[in-house]
Amino acid sequence: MNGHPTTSLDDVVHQRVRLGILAIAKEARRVEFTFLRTTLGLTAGNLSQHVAVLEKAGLITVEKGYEGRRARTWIHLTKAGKQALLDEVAALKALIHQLENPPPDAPQ
Amino acid sequence: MNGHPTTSLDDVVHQRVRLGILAIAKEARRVEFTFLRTTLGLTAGNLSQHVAVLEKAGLITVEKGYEGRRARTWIHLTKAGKQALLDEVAALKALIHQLENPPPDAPQ
DNA sequence: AAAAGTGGTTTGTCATGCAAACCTGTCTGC
DNA sequence: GCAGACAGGTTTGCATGACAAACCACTTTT
Repeated sequence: MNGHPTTSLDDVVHQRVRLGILAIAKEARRVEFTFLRTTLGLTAGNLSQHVAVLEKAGLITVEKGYEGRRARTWIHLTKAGKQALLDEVAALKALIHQLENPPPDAPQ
Repeated sequence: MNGHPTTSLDDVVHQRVRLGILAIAKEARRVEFTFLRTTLGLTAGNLSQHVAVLEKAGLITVEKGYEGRRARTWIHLTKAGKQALLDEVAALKALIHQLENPPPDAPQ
């Protein structure tokens, strides 16, 4: 908890696209790959890679199956993923707080 | 303002180290290179590169001079830099708000 | 005047982000 | 029933990015 608030940000989580994935995944038990793709405005290739990074980091799990005859991929947030998201939010809040409550030694 | 909050994040600003630089630079009229280096826990080479990115983006200016006989480099936040930081914070707040006030259709 | 320190920049390397190309299977028209 | 369009992703290729090591210029110490 020492140093600047930004030093406690995790590079895996603190990334525009992945932060979006985690945030959306938190809202429901599972999220469709395609929903993420359109909501975040990504190409499938790009999303596929970010999903792989998050899965490798243990922050999400990936479920493959069928909806009728159509192949589907669903994303689930893990416990670790939920915690990582909370940590990120805590760090961001600390940063925002510091920005909005500057220490009184700022010379203009 | 459509899409997910994360889609309005700027990749130049939304980066751990650069966010730290901008946040610190906002606190004072100018900041020493070395202060940034130690506060953010970076190597000089790494910081030098991030400073170059921010300068090229017009978010900071770089002042070189002497303090006594010692070479010094100072960083100043520009108007655009201040605005970019405000935009980032606004987007982060929107994200945090959404995470803490989930829409009521979440099926557990 | 050699050595150690200060203050950074440039270089080299590996990781990352991204879209194009590709692959597997499905539906539709003919 | 099979050619072509479509759905749903994955893999590949490339350009950029992040990082530390090596380096450069100058200063202070011994």
